[in-house]
Amino acid sequence: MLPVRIGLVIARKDIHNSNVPVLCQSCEARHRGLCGALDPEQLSELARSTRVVRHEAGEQLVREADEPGAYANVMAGVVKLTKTLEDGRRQVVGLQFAPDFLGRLYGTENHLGAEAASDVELCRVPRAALEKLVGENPALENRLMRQALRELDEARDWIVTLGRKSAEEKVASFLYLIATHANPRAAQGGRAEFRLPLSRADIADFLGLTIETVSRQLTRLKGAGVIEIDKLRDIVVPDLAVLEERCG
Amino acid sequence: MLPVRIGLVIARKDIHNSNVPVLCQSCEARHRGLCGALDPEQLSELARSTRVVRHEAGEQLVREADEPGAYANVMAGVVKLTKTLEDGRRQVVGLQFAPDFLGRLYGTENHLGAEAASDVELCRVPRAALEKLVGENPALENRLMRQALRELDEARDWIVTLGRKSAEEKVASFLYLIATHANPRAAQGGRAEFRLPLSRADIADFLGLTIETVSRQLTRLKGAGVIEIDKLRDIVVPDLAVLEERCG
DNA sequence: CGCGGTATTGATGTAATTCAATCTCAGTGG
DNA sequence: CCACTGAGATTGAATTACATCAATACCGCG
Repeated sequence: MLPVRIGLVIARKDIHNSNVPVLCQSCEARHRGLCGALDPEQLSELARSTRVVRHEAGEQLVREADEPGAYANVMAGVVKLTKTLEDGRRQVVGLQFAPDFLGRLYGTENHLGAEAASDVELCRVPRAALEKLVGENPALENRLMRQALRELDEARDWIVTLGRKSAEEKVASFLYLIATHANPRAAQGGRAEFRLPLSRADIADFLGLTIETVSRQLTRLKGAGVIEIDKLRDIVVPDLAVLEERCG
Repeated sequence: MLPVRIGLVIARKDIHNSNVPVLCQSCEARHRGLCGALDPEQLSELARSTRVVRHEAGEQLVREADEPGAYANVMAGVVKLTKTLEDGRRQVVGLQFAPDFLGRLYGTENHLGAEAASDVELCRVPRAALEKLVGENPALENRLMRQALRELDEARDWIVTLGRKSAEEKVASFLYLIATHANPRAAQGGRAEFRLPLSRADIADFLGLTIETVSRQLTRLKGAGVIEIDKLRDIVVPDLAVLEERCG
C-alpha cells in the first residue's frame, strides 16, 4: 500500500513537528485516527501516559465480563470483537484495524470481548487520561463520534451479509473486506495480495458459519479462479472486481 | 401524504407561560431523548422550525439512494431501517422506537432506507436547524453520540442473533425485543401484551428468514405455550422469563 | 357476501451442518 | 536434515434446518 503523503511535510512543519513525541510521529493514529484531533502540546501530554504494548495472536485483550481498564489505539494487526452466548456459541461482531480506536466512552452493560486476531500492537491509554482530554477537547469527542458512526455503518453492512447472503457470498464478502481494509502487501489495478489475519475458526465465527463451510467455499472460489491460496493463509486476488461480483 | 401541523400556533403562544412549548411538554424526546439536552429557550427556538408529521404503515420515509432532507424524532410508532442488495434481497438492519432519533450527522455514502413499520408520528427537524444547534450545544452532540453508541450495541447484539441463532431463537429474540422496547400495553410481573408493529414479511426481513419460517416458529412458540396469538398481530407473553429462555 | 392481501400449513428440495476421516504445515527434537 | 507431532485445514458422506413451491385459511373491508 502506498500512502500518498501530499503536503504532509508542510503540515508537520506547520505544527512544529519537533514537539511531537517520537513515537507519535509516524503513528497512523495521528494522521488518520484519533490523535489527529490533538495539537502537539496535548499529544505530548497524552504520550506521557500511553504505553505501546504488543500481543500475540489469540491473546485475550478484554474479557467479555469485565470493564476494560483502558482504551487503546490499534497501531498494527487486527483485533476481533466477540460476543458469546451462554451455551458457548461464539460470534465475532467486528474487526478493528489500525488506526481504529478500541474501547468505548460511557461504559455500558454491553459486554464485548476483544481478542488479538493476529499479532497486534496497541497504544494503550489509561481511562482517566483519555476522559480528561475528551472533556477538554470537543474535537476529540467529535472524532470518537465519527468513529462510532463508522462502526455503526459497518455493523449494519454486516447485518445484511449475515442475514441475506449465501455462504459463498459471505466468504467472498469477508475476503473483500480484508483485501480493502487490512494493509495489503499490494492492492493496485484491481489486484490484491494479503495474508489472512484470521484462522478459519475465526472467519467462521465472523460469518456465522462452520469451519468446514468456510473451507469449502474458499476452495470453490479458488476453483473458480477468483482467488489463489498459498500455504493456507496467503491470498491473491487477481481481480478485485471479480471478487466483488461474488459478494452478492 | 400531508404533513399534519398540529398545534404550531399554540406552541408559540405558550412559550411565554411555561417556557416549554406545549408540544414538547409531553414529548418523550424531551424526557428520555434528544431534546433533554436543551434548555427551555433552545427548545423554543428549535420548536419554531419543527413539524409533527404522521405517516401510515408502509410509507417510505427515506429512500435508500437519496440524502435525507431532515432529521426527526420518533414520537410514536416504529420505523424500520432497511438495506437492499442489487438483486432485491432485503434486510431490515434496525428498528427505531420512540423517542429515538432518526438520521445521522456527518452524512456518509452509506445509504439506509427508512420506512414506517407501523403508523408513525415524527417530529421533523430541518438539517440546518439541528446542525446549528449541535454546533452551539456540546451537550446535544453528546446525546447524539450516546444514541449512536446505543445503536451500535444493538446492532452488534443483532449480529449475534443473525449469525448464531436458530430460526426459533431468532423469532423469540424478536418477540422479546418488541415486548421490551415497543410501548407494551402492559408489561408487569413478567407478563406482556402488545400488538406486533411489523408484518410477517418485515419480521422475516429483520431476522434473515422467510415468511413461512417465521410463521412456523410463531406457531411452534404458541404450541409450546410461550406466547398466545390473537388475530395475527396481537401477542400475549404470559411470562417473559420463559420467552427469554427461548432466545438462546 | 365475496374479494384481496396476508398468513398458515403441507410436501418437497437444498444449502449448510454435523460427524468423521485424511491432509498440511510449522515446530521440535533426535 | 529428516522424521515425528499436533493443531489447523480440507475433504467426504450423512443429516437437518430452513427454503421453496403450492395449496388453503384467515381477516379486514367494500
